[in-house]
Amino acid sequence: MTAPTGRRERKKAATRQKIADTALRLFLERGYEAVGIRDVAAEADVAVTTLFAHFPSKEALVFGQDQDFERRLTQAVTDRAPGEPLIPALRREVRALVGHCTGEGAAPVWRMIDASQTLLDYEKAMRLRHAESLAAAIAADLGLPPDTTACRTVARFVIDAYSLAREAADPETALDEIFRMIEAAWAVARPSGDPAGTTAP
Amino acid sequence: MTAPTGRRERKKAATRQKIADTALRLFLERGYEAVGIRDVAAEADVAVTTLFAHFPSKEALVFGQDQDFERRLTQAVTDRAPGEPLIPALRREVRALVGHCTGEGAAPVWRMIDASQTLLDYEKAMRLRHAESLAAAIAADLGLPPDTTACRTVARFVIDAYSLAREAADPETALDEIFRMIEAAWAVARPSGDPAGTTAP
DNA sequence: TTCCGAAAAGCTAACCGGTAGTGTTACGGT
DNA sequence: ACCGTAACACTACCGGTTAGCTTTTCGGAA
Repeated sequence: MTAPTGRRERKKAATRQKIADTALRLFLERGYEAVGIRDVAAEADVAVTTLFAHFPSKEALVFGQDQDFERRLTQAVTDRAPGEPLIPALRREVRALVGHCTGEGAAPVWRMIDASQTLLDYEKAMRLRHAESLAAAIAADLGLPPDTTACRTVARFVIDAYSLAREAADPETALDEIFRMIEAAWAVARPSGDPAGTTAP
Repeated sequence: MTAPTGRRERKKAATRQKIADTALRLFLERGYEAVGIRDVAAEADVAVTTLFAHFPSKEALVFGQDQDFERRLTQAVTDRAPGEPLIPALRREVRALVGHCTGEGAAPVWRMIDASQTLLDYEKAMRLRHAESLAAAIAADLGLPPDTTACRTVARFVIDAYSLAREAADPETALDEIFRMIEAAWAVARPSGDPAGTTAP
């Protein structure tokens, strides 16, 4: 059990990948709601229980590969250049994340997601969970208790920015406007001191 | 079909009320997850299909009576005293709504809700839908197109304020802080002109 | 008053996402 | 060579939700 580096892990990863790929293909072909779990399992040639051993829910088949989001946001806080102000760093990362969705070959997937209320709700709930991590990261970065109101608030606002920009007709402009608002909100929220510049370039 | 004013309507309302009351009682007695739809239907002496004719989902049995929320927020915008600035009006209403949850005899219900991830997720999704109505009301009040970014953004922020304050240890203080942030955000967001004062008393 | 149409409520039977319980296989480490 | 365990499979089941169809109940026109 010390270093399980071998065929077993590869097989497991392969099964997981096959399930995810099959699911996404079927969902795109026939629509998310029109495809049942049993369809996916059969097409991927695994048992239903196996599918649920890899993914906790049907929705996770779509969003499962997306642990990045949370990590990238928290890293945007923790790994930013020393002395760089917080909000612009987040702004840059959110811009990248939004661009990653709206552009590229991801369009059909997002069209599918936008067509399913179930998936949209799941995504929003997920993002709210991400907001809690982000709030914790921000609080830690400032040496504050993790449930500080200002940090939790600004984290929510940042998640809102992502969500709203993704829906906007012109994501870039929307993002600019929303982050101007967040910047102002953060400026008056700062609990104590001014450790890292309030103004944006 | 011209003026259906009679016993039929009363009976329907009574059935709905009986279902809601029964459901809430059972949920409080045994816990939300521990009570099945079939239990509620049997105890209310109606068929399962009848139950679903009145409520679109199990969660709606808990939140169904809560159309107020949306209405009160939008009315806080539309019915405010002429010349009264927007944000303080919303602040007052949100404060009242939060107080309505944290205080009063509503405590057991909210303890039940907080104990169920399903209900919490449902509530958040519902609030996000409310944010859209609020955004529309704000935009209309300012004579702007309903999908204006600034309006949608501030509406989200207001919903966040409600949500965060409800979770906070000290809701009053949290609300003060969050609304200071919203006030600042709104001040820099205003698209064109200044039809109704930026500053709060 | 009587009868008709429609709304409300009911019953049956299922669908679908998800889980429990119980093996069975195949791999990794000893 | 062998044992422990992780991955997978199979069956049966649960709980929320819906479809299809019948029965009851009321409102209003004839």
